[in-house]
Parts: sequence; structure tokens; C-alpha cells
Amino acid sequence: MTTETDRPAEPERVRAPNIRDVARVAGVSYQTVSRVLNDSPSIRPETLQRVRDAIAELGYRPNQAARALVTSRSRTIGVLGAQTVHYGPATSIHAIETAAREAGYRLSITNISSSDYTSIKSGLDYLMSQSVEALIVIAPQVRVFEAINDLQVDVPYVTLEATGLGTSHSLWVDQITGARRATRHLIDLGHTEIMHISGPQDWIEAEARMQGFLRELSDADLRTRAPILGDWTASFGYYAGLELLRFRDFSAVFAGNDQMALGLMHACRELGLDVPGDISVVGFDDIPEAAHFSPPLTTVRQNFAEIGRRAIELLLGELRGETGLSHEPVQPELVIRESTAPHR
Amino acid sequence: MTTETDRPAEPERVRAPNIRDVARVAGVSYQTVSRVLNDSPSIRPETLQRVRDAIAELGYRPNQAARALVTSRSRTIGVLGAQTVHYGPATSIHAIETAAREAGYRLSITNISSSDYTSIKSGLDYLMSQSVEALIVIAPQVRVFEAINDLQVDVPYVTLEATGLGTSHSLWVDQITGARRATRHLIDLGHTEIMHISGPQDWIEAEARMQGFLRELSDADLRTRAPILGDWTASFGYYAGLELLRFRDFSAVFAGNDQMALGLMHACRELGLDVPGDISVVGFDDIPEAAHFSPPLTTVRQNFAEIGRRAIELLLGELRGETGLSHEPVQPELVIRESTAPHR
DNA sequence: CGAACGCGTGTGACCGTACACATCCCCCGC
DNA sequence: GCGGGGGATGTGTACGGTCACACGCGTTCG
Repeated sequence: MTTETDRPAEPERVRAPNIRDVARVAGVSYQTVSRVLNDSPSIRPETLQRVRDAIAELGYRPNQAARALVTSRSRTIGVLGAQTVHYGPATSIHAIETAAREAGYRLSITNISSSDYTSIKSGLDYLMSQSVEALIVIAPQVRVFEAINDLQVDVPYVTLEATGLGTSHSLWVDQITGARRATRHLIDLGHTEIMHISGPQDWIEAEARMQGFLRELSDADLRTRAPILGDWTASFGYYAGLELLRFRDFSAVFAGNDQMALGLMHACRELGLDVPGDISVVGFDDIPEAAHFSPPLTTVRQNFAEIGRRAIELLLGELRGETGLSHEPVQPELVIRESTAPHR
Repeated sequence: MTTETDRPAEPERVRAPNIRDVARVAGVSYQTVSRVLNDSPSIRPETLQRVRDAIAELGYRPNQAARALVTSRSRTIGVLGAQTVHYGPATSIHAIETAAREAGYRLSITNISSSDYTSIKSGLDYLMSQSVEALIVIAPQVRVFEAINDLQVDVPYVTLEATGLGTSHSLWVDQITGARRATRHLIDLGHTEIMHISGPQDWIEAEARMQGFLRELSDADLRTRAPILGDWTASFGYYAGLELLRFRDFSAVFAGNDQMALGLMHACRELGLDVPGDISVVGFDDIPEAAHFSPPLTTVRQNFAEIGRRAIELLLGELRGETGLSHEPVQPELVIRESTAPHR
């Protein structure tokens, strides 16, 4: 029957049904169908039903592109991310997605591969050409701000921000205080020689945590030493630990995140050192696994879900034209477990 | 000057520049601008430059919606995810994003909040209305297949699949073999009483790993016992461990993922049991932290990045009309560390 | 008893772009 | 000198919706 040749008239790809097809089947005008889609109040129940039936019969799906074109409302929020494999960003994005969905918005996510300017710009460019209605920047690189200015981003945006510079576009996650609390905890336990393994330099979070660490130390008149710049991974923590522990001129370590703390504790174990007996360790983030490390890790909990929700809240508020929205910082919380003990 | 009132003619929101604006500035027709955007070969270098300058001057950005509307090509691949906070899915998505970007595609991701049918359907519905050109399903729920059929998805799609049923739309990640290898390893070490802590029942991965476990056990004529159904979390592993270890009628545990293995080892530690001395533990996934657990975890490595790449490769091939693409399974690999030892 | 009004529905224009086709111009060869 | 061809550019139309407005109809009110 259906031979491969001799069938030039075969409809190559059946066009998806559109609003007029629905209208024809329902016996109404296309405008009425449009009204049904936008649930306009003034439609006779009977007509409504006819249109709904037609939609179901044809398997009609409104074309978002067409809709976005005419309304210039895409119902989409852009997310510029980087390293979203990490627990923190991944959790935030998840929370953002959930909050956005509940508000009838969807996400368009793009990651930047490297932290150079062109990469950021192209990511931002893409999002803007999607005509996103708002923008969330999770990419923690400092250069993002320049790019946003250069590209004349004219939609509301929020950057997750850790330094408390407090531009009106930032959701301040007070990592400085978090880091100070972690450091304070070690000081209160009697430690005077404290190391810090930081995250990568171009991450705002890493910078803020380091700041908090240094400030708390200097407030306590303790010797500050140059933090080690890591890459967030457990492996880095491990190798850094092996290196550092050759000297052992410290009794406590504040790691920039839980993974590096884990690696460090691994190194301690391998060198026959007890945590927290010989070395106290504090992490940052409170990833779900941290409570089950050996020993369970004292760390600083960040409420990533809250952060995501707040970001959406802020943006939606701005979209509705509200002003003076709360930019209250999200406060991290110290969770004391078993990886820290009094200095002996 | 600019008083609030008496300015009815003020343009409320400056319309973004379109190709006609660019054309006017460049002194050409809008069609020429369109040609520049789609880098058509027949454009005089001089004209090209003029248009480029105009684009830069106006800060013009092509409108994706309009473009998608007329070409019905969105250059977007839809991803239906669930629980994308987990390491596996998150890593896969990241790899997918990277591979897609290199091929000039972008991602539209939507997560389903629950595993019920309507939720899946609405997620799928959304993606289709975005006119995605292809679809990747990471949501591991079985019901997804029904939904895909019901909604007459007419674009190429791939589901990450673990059972080897081998529909033409699946990328088979051979978790059964992975689980068998893990189990075999324990058997080879002399263990005869082996427990399995599985993932949630409606996850295809969990099901496949359980299958592999049971088959290997029955091939070795060992006693099989009902696996425990967990939720992938370290906490579950911990509490399950506390419960199970009251009896200690087993000497080895195969956990459905690394997190549950971690929790389990925590429970062992707390009860004074040595891993691997008293209990051998194997995980699944090889998350980056697994090498630094206490003890470093023997586990089954899944190459999530490879999986993501392969998914995109498959889809792009199909979009180009290629057939007979390789559906070779992605093979997981056993990584032996220190959480397993011979039965004594 | 006709005007005013509200409800439910239909008509035209437009959103920004790509594609098919028409047009113009210049150069070449007979 | 003129027809033909091809490269560069311009003109109409379609894509699938929404919005402002117009319209017919029945009801209400002055």
C-alpha cells in the first residue's frame, strides 16, 4: 500500500492543530477559543464545553511561541547558573523551580561553561532573547554584574549574593555571619591556631566565607594565616589535608564546604589523627550526608530551599510592581555535631 | 521637566528593537538584516558591516519566540526530570546541557513534583507547548511511558532506562549488570548472607538494581531475602541500619546508592561494628565523596556524563534523520575500595 | 416605546521573523 | 548591442496567537 515512492502528495509532517482548527470543530470563532484558553469569564458554559471537547478531540496544545510573541510575556524566568552540579546551587534551583511552577512560571536554565566574560554574556544573551520576564543569577562570578550592565538587562533580576553589598538586585545570603559563627565556635572551644580551606577565588561565596573567617579571627586577636584556595571537592580537601598535616601547627580547620571537610577528615584518619580529638573540623552547607560522616560534621546550615523561594518571591513582587520588598538576609545557622571538641 | 502627569504620550515601555528598526538604521531592507542573522552567503561585506553596526548600536537581540513561531524550530530540547537534586540526575542534566549547547541547542527543564499521572502529563504538556524539538526523560517513573503515548509525543525522545527492555527510545544504562557485579563481588569474598537496601519502588533504577541483586544471588544458589525499600537518603540508610543490625543475621549489604551506604556505615560505627571487618558494604553511583568516606566505599561507578552525552547524540542523530543509531548500553564499573573484605 | 446597557461572540490588525519569489543591476559572451 | 545569467537586495505572505473594537441580541429603565 504505502510504497516509499509515488507519494508526493503525502503530508510530510501533519501540521499541529491551531486555534482555528479548534474553532471549526467546535463551531465557534477562533476568538472564542482564545477566550476559553485565557479563561475569560464571559463564556456560556455550553460553549465552553464544546470548545473543551474540541480541544481534547484534536489534542490541541497552545503554541507558546505565538503566545509569547504577541503578549511579550513568556511566563518564563531565566536562570543563569554555573557549576549547578554542586549541592547548593542544585538545591536552590530545585526550590526556584518549585516556587516558580506554583506561581505559573517556568524556568529556562543555562549554564556558563567558563567564567570568562564572553561566556557569561552569551548565556545572558540567550536568556534575554528567550524574552524571559525575570532573571536569577546563581553564577557566583563577580563579572556577571558587568555583563548585566553592559547588556542593558531591562527585566527584574536577582543575584544570590553573599557579601552584603546590598544592591537592590541582590538576595543577601549572609555567609559572612555564617563563617563568623563557625570560626567563633572554634575559638570558643579554645582553639587559637585555625586554618581555613577556602573555595575558588572567583566564587562570591568563597570570598564571603573567607572574609567572615578573617574578621572573626582578627576580632579575637588571633593569628591569621593565608587560607588555602581549594576547588570545593572532597579530593582537594584530602590532598590539602595530607599536605597541611605534615606540620600540624594548627588544631582546627574551617573548611569552605562540607565536601572539603570530608576530604580533610579522610586525610586525618589516614595519618592516624583523631577528629575531633586532635583536630577539630567545621564545614559549610550542611549537605544531607554531613550528619552521617565519621564523625558527624559540625557545619553551617544554609537553607537553600528558602533562598530559592525568596528569590522567586522577590522577582514576582517586582513584576507586580511592588516596591520596597524585603531584602532581609537569609541567615545561616551553626549545626554542632561531633567533629569539633575543646582544644586540649 | 518630566512631570508625572500631562504626559499621556510617554511610551510606557520602550519596545525592544526589531529587525525593521535595525534595517532602518543600517539603511537596508529588513530582509537583508534577516539574512545577516542567518548568515546567508550572499551579502556584500560592506552591507554586512553596516548591519552589524546597527545591531550593536541598537542593542538588538533576535526574538526567539518570533523565530520559533515561523520556523517551528525552537532549538530547544525538553527535559522532564524528577528529583534532580540527586547526584545522578543532576550530573546527567549537566552533561546534557553541555552537549546540547555545543550542538547549538538549549534546554527547557521541568520537574514533576509528584509521580502521579496528571503531574507527569502536565510537565510533558508544558514541554510540548514550548515546541521542543526533542525530549529527554530523566524522570524514572514507570508511568511516564503511558503519558508519552497518550499525549502523542511526535518528537524524538529518549528515556534513561535501566531494565534493558530496549524500546527504540531508550538509552540503556545497564544497571542490572552493575548490581550483579556488586553482588558477585560480595559473593566472591565469601559472603553468603547479603542484604539489599533498595531505592523507592517506582524508580526504574531501583527496580533494576534490585533485579540484578536477586538474579545474581539466585544464580549462586544463595538465600534471597526481601530487600528493604528506602528513599535514597543517608538518613534512611542510617535508621535502616540501626534496625537491621539488631539481628545481624547477615555479613554484607548492597545499598542501592552511596548515600544509603553512608548512612548504613554510620549505624555500624555507632553500634561498634567494623566496616569491613564485621560488615561489608557496597554502594552504587560512585559519587565524588564516596572515595573519602570512612572507610572509602566500594561502589559501582556510573558514568553520568557519558550518559548525558549519549542521550544528546542519539537525539541529534534522529533529528538529522539518521537511523540505526547505537543503543549500546552504558556499562557501570565496579570500583573496589575499602568497605568490603573477605567474610570471616 | 426607544435609548442605554450588558452579555456573548465575531472581525481586523498586529506581534517579529523566515521563506518564496520578484526585482534590480552588473558583467559576460556572442 | 543586446540577451542571459547570477549575485545582491527588496516585497508579499504566513506562522499562531491576543487585543481592541464592533456587533447582535435581550433586558431594563426613563
